[in-house]
Amino acid sequence: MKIRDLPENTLHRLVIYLGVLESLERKKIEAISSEDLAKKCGVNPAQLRKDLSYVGNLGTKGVGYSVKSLKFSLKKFLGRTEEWNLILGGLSPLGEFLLNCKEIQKEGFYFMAAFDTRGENIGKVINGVSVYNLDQLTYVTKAIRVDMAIITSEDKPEEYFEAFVNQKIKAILNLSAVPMFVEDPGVKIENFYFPMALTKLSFFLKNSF
Amino acid sequence: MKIRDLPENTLHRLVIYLGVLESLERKKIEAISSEDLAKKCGVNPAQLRKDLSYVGNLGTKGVGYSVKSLKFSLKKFLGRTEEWNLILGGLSPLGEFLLNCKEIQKEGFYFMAAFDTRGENIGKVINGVSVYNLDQLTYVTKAIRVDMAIITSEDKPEEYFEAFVNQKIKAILNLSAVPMFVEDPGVKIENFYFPMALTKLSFFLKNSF
DNA sequence: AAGTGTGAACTTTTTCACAGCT
DNA sequence: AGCTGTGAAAAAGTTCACACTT
Repeated sequence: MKIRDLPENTLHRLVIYLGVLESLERKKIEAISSEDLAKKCGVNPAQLRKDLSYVGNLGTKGVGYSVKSLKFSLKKFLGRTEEWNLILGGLSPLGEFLLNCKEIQKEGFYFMAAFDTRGENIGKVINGVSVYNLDQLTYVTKAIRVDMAIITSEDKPEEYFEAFVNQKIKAILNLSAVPMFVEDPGVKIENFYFPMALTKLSFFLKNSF
Repeated sequence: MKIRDLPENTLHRLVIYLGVLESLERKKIEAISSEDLAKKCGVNPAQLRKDLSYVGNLGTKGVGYSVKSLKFSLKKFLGRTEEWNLILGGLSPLGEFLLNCKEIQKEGFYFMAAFDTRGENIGKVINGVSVYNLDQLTYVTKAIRVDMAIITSEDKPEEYFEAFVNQKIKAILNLSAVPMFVEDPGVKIENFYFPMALTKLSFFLKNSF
């Protein structure tokens, strides 16, 4: 099984399984069947087993899955036993929130630098992270390894996006109002914007009963 | 064409098209072809045209689409010409950020109340929104119309989830670490958690070249 | 001539159902 | 006996290609 052709939806579900397993672990649940786990994850049990089969033979026939070891296998598979260096683009309120966010750090994602283009923000230090001018990006990426970037700019998100892509950053979480994409399959973009998530809900409500 | 069987992926893409169209409008671009818009949205042009065909006949053959009128048609279709009442569950830093978030309000989503279970938070007013004890939920939902709930609790998100579902809230955006689902197709849940979005990126990086 | 809207072909994903292990 | 892992079948989603409109 080639890892590269993991379907996007399967990746999405694997991440969900991991989140649910971590919650089960906190509740001291030690073992679970595909049927029970699938129910908690809102999927069909066969779907869950097929998804897990991309990762390996993780269960015991006739028995089920160990919560702890399944969680670990998923974490490893998803690259979450490693630590990752982040940079932030745009010192908006959301950007400040993320720099102060304990959960992100606790999960092994570390902000190494933040960037802005407004003079009054340059030089600030937020939760130990320095804010640089965006035109210093090249300088900073030479000095430290940067794995991922998060765009939180409200006024000119495209400017940060372009700078990050040019700087050969291969993974970008874009939290601005403007969804962005690249042709290059060697670069991965995730787009998320709160009003867009709410829009899916508004469509649902508008068409309920 | 029955609106109810709009595929989930199509809904997701329609929301993206809307975001990109709004950005084009700000740039004063008045017209666009499916080919150009599709490129900006990271999809195949036929895909884009088929997605839009769920909404209606929105283009002009031989010409293309008017940005302004396509944007309006999408907004209407997605329920975004209406206003929606929100409540918040869990006064975490993320919850406070959202209560203060101008973009959400500007897009027609209004927080009517926030809930928490910790005494020291009850009675606070954040950006004009009062914080109530979760056990007052029934009382509040009797007094005002509640369309959607956003869960931002860090310690016991399930408690808020259960309360909201019991209170017959039909649309929930769950921003906690624990993904949640319901069997009932009359209830729509969106799950999003920052470390999970970053996990998709870490998987990608781990498996690059 | 140019570009939409869409049936038909194709591809991918999901679900079924059962062989096979514990 | 019970539950996983997985080919095969079914369903869903995507892309092609062209008729049709401006």
